[in-house]
Amino acid sequence: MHEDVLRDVSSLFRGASAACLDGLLRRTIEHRVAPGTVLFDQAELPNFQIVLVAGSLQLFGRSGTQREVLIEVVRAPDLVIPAAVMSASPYLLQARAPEASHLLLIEADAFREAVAAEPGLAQAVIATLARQFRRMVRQAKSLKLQSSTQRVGCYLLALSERQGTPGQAHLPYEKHIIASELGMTRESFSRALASLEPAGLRVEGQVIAILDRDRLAAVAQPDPLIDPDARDDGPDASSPVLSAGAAPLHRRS
Amino acid sequence: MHEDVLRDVSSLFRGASAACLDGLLRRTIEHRVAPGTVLFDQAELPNFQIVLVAGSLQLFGRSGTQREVLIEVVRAPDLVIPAAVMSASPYLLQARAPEASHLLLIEADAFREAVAAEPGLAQAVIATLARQFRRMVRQAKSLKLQSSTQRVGCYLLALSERQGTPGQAHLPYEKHIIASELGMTRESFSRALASLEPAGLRVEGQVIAILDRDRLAAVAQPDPLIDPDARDDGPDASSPVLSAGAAPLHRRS
DNA sequence: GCATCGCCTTGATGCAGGTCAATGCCGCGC
DNA sequence: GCGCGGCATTGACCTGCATCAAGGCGATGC
Repeated sequence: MHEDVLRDVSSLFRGASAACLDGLLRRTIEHRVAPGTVLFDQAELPNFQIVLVAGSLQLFGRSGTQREVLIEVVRAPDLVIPAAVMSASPYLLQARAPEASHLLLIEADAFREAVAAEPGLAQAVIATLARQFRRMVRQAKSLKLQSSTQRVGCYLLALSERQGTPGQAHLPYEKHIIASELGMTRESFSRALASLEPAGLRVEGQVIAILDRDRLAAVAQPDPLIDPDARDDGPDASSPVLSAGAAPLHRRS
Repeated sequence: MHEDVLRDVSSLFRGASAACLDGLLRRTIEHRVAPGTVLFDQAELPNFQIVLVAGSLQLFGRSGTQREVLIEVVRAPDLVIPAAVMSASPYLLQARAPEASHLLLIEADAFREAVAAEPGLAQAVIATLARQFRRMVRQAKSLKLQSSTQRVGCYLLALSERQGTPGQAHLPYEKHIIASELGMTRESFSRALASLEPAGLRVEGQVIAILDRDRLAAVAQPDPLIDPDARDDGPDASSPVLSAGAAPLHRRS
């Protein structure tokens, strides 16, 4: 696996020395999972630091045997909840792969030791934790400050931007999952979409056409301090913490 | 300030070397603030890593000029949003001191450099970031999975536990602030309290008497993976990440 | 004492969004 | 073709919570 996988995750580990990474890789299991695979459940203690190399993971929160809501989505390349691994605390979420994904499993103890031993790796973990924390803060603000319809509108705006298609947004999952991510029911999500049609929206299955971006923005009132920002969203955003004294591991040829 | 202040925050920095800390302290401003002081506003870039030595800070999220909601409370000793400082990104929240508080202001650049240079300090930052991240995850789960009344009940249960008074909970702030922290209006909070009286609750101003803890728990359905856990809540919780190869900085003379 | 101001509570009302149920659509297997 | 199962939509209904408005209570000042 070595060369190509390392390149894929180099943005995560660019602060770590090659020697350290080699040592870590020896205690690493490469893993490919099919759609629907559950990586771990709520309340379990982390056995591995999972590194998402390709694909994505959905993180669900569950209440009793009742409902189950999407709290967060992890997109490659990223670390999967380093907060649980580093604090050796039970997972608060369940992780499921919505698509075929490619993972590295690093023994939790080995990972913690490597982070303690290798300052560059610690920097990378800090950057990841900080980014993920800020995403959660944005979500909390969104849930407390925006209406359902606003959240839907902002979600679509952000989605189309992330997908590089200003005129449309392709919903990445079933609508009921997106609804739970946005803190509402599928029915409310459906109605919110319908209510946004006057604002220049057309629903065509999983594809939402955005006919008038400005009008949608006027209704949804996106806020740069709430709704996703490129800076916080991708691990490849240029982040000062990574450049501080860290030599790049790989050139992206 | 040196000796006593360092003792107060030793749990945060116990991984850092004395030499490093001394260097950092030279670029540190000690600061005492009166109730109501705003430490920083949303959208500002962090100039300092603020260390909360004594007291507490409320972190508010604001939407336009409209509403303002409490997202998080930081209690001493703790770092104030290291996620913003480490990623050198704009604050997503405003910080206000509800009580007289005691702070250290460490220049942001100096702090980032110290974290990069000092593995023990990096470990401490990781532990703090991980704890704060998990708190936000709990909050998101709470907002999406629990009803208003449940959140109020669980809040009171956790509060009384944290205060060491199983029979009562003393509300730390004005009720409208707690309401916004729980994601509801003051009126709804008031009514939620009233609706819990049949479950053995008595409201006496800022003090809420819990006459029947079991009955309250039956109604509020607290979940250990949602509602505050001692482990994630205090920075003094024994956390593996801190003990990994870290020499204690100060003897507690 | 009284007036005032914050904060809280209570009530009346309305709406957003949840719940329940029926229907539609689509893909899949037979 | 048909039936079936999963998902989405739509409608009817209801409820939880927000909103608006009034009043109470306590602290403070004069």
